[in-house]
Amino acid sequence: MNAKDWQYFQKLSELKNFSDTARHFGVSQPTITYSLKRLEDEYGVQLVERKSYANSLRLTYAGNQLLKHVNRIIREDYLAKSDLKRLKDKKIRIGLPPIITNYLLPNVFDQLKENNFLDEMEQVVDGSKELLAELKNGRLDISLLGTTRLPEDAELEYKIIKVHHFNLIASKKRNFGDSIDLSDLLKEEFILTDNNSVHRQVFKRFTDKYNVLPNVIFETSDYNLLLNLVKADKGISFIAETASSLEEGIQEVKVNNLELPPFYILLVYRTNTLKTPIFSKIIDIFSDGCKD
Amino acid sequence: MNAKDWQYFQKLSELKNFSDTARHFGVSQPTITYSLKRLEDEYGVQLVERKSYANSLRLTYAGNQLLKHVNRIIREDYLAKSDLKRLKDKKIRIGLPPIITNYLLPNVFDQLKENNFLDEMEQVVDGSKELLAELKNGRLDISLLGTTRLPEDAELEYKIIKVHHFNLIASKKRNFGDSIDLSDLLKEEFILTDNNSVHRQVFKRFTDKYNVLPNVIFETSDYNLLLNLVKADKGISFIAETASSLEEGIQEVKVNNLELPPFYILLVYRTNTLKTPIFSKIIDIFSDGCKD
DNA sequence: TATAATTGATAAATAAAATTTATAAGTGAG
DNA sequence: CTCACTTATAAATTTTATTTATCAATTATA
Repeated sequence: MNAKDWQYFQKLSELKNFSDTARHFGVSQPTITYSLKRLEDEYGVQLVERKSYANSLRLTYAGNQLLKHVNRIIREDYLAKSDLKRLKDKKIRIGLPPIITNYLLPNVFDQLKENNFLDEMEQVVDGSKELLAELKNGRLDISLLGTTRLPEDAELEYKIIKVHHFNLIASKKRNFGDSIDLSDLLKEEFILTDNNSVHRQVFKRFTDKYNVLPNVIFETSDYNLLLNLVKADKGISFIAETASSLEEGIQEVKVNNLELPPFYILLVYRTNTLKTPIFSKIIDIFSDGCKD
Repeated sequence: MNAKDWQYFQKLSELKNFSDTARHFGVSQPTITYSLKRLEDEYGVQLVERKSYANSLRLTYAGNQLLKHVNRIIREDYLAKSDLKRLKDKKIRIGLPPIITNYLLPNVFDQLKENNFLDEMEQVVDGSKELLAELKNGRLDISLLGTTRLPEDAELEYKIIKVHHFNLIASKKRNFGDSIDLSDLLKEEFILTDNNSVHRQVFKRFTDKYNVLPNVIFETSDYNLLLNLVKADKGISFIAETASSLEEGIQEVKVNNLELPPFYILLVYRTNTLKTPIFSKIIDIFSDGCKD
């Protein structure tokens, strides 16, 4: 049996039409008919209901069951191809969320350079959520990630690089004393990251939990702009210490009785990804270089 | 490319010998050589290192990476075949751990009979651990399961049928008063299930937690024997209420300040298993029939 | 309602791919 | 050095996949 038969079957299930499927692959229509027949022989069961000659083709239960497995098989083969392609090119595609990267990269830069890894790493800069999706789809080999929840996914492994905390931050120009109450905090004007970021989601969970409604006057996806606005005392903000710890002109605002989740900085990769020496070395460099 | 090439490659990786691999599949030796060449073409990368002509064949990094994906592909195809086979035979292979089955089956027997499901269910009686392994390997469609921890596995889904508790049990002939202290309990002689059972594992965790060493005088895998021995006051035991609640002549022994985990009775099945009407109906029968 | 257009199935022919046979050439043990 | 064993290759053969041509069933539409 040919591996193509699975591809044909998957497309046929989608298009529900033999001729269109044939056209899609640039083959003749009987090819699809015979291919399906091969599959039905191979699995010993009818996969498609031919009620009427034209129109409205339907998968049998067995066909639907097979489709689920076929989807996985095709996905796995696709992952194999993209993994091998990058292995061949000696490229490691690494996902880099901006805030975390700015924080970590100075610590590991020399090490990466010494090992000649700088050319071998193909960088993809995006948000943590997007990077995680790219990683699962096989378009990344490994990714840095900032998250409050450790991945629970049998397909993924991770290494905790650092555990940070979320902070409320304000300009150094301000004076809040040792700490303030939540009610005082709510009198302030907030400048926040936009809705997609982890920071914002944690902020939302925290406002929900304490049932408060802060005054958000500005949102941005550019966290440097955010920090500069806070420095200039245009408002206060909420962000992981990852972003703010290296900055001058910013202070942490301590709020009484405020509980926030930890912010994990991880390296994430697929379980199935082969740990070549280069791959392992990169993981080592990040985890060693970022120890306290 | 032929699906067989993956099989050949998997076996070649295992046997590390072209001729033996050929013999294993009953084909000629060049078949394996050409098959490998096809794979190397398909994926555009060398998979096997031919250091010397005879002996000691080694996979390249790319070969190792491919092998991981190939293992999944072959497993998935195997799952497809066994799923479809049972769909065709209209058989649902269901795993039944004895204790749970004895407890539940009377409640659902009539319903199963009315729907003519009794013949369609192929029963596999074994311990919860073994059944879970069989389920993952595709040799079962669905299984009843007794466990203290809910499965965390993306490949599996489950439905909680009932939540039971673990009890210390003794013969009705004995009189313990309202409740007793742990120290008094330890003076007793224990008759327990053998090491493989959930009950025994929970018992072990509980003795570890409270750092005590009970006097176990007899072990058995036959829980009816165990209950009969307890009835006859040959010793006391530890088991989920599932086993003992229907029995006469047995009492629960309440121990002060003793915390035990819940005992979940689940129906577990693979995420990829198609939920045919029969399949869904069986799940419904079990969950409806076992409501309090 | 007749007719044209479209659909999927089938047979036979053809093309493509997998496999075998036969053989060569490299390697290691004795 | 020779023998036994390995993998690679070329050519022949077998098997499998695909195409072409065509038919019968079904829809669309005029």
